[in-house]
Amino acid sequence: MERYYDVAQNCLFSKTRTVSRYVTNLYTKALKEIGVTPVQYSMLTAIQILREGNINELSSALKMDRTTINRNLKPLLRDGHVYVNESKDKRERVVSITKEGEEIYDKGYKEWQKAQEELRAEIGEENWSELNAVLDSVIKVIAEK
Amino acid sequence: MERYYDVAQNCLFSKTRTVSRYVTNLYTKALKEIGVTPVQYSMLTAIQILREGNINELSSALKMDRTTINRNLKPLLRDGHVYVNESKDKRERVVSITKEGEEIYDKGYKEWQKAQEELRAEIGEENWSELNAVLDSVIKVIAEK
DNA sequence: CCTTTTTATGTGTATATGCACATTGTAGCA
DNA sequence: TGCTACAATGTGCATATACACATAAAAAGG
Repeated sequence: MERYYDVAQNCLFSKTRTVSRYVTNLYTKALKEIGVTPVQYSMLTAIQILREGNINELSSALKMDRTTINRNLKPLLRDGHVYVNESKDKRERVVSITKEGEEIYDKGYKEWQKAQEELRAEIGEENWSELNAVLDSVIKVIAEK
Repeated sequence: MERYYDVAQNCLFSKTRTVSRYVTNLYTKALKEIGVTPVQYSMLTAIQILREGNINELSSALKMDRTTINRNLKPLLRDGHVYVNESKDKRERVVSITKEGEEIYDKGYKEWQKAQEELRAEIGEENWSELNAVLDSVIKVIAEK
C-alpha cells in the first residue's frame, strides 16, 4: 500500500510530465492564432539559428530524436514554413526557413512573449527563476552525454 | 536575429519539454522489461490509490485530460492490467486494477526505484532535490486551478 | 411529469515521440 | 578499384496528448 503513495508523491517522471503538459497547453493556446504549435515554433527557432541545418544537426540542437525531427518537419513543410534542399552529400537534406516562415515567426514572437509572461505570473517569480535555473542545469547534464 | 537566441535560451516551454523527453526515455527503458510505459505505470498508481475511480477522478488525480485518460486506458485494458465496471449511474465507468495488474505493479516498483536512482545519479543530488521542490511547488499552483 | 441543463463519456482528427528496421550514399582500406 | 564499414535518412509501429464535436443519462426546475 505504501508504495503507491511513494510513487504518487515522489516520482520525478510524473512531476516532470505533469508540469510539461501544463506548460505545453499554455503555450499552445498562446500560439494557436498564428497557426503553429510550440514544438513547431521551437523548431523554427533552431532552423533560423542554424540557417542551413540537416536533420542530425537539428536533432542535436533540439535534443530531440532524429526521427521525431523528421516527422515534425512535415507540417512545417506542408504549411510552407520551411523548405528542404539537397546537399552535395546526397544522403543529407538541408532544412531552411521560408519567407512565410519568417513572417509567422515574427508574429509568433509576441505571442511567445505573452506566454512566457503568463506562465511567470501563474507560477510566480520565485518558481519561474528556480525552474529556469534547475532546468538549465539539467539540460547541461543532458548536453554533455 | 536576437530574438532567435531569446527564444532558444529563455523559452521555458522548450526547457521543460527537453527535460521531460529525457526523463521519459530514462523511465521508459527502466520499465520496458515489465511491459509498461511510465505513463501507464503512473496511471496504475492512481488506479490503486483510488481503488474504484471513474475517468474524471483519474483525470483529476493525474492532472491529465479526460480524453487522454480514456485513450491511455486502452492498452491497460488490452493487456489485462485493469478492468472497467458499470456504475449505478449508467454514464459512469469505474476503473479498477486486476490481479495481474497488481503483480506487474509490484515487479515494476523495483524498476521504478532504479529509474529514480539512475536519474538522481545522472543529474546530481542538488539538481534532484531542487527539481523535486520546484515541480512540487508548480504542481501545487496547477492543482489550485 | 416534462423540459432544460448539466454531467460523464466516447470519437475524429492532428500533433509529438522514439525504437526497430530498412535504404542509400560516402568514406576507408587493402 | 572493389569491398566493407559507417553515416544520413526514411518508415512501420505503438504510445501520448488534447481540442472539438457528439451522445446518453442524470439532475434541476417549473
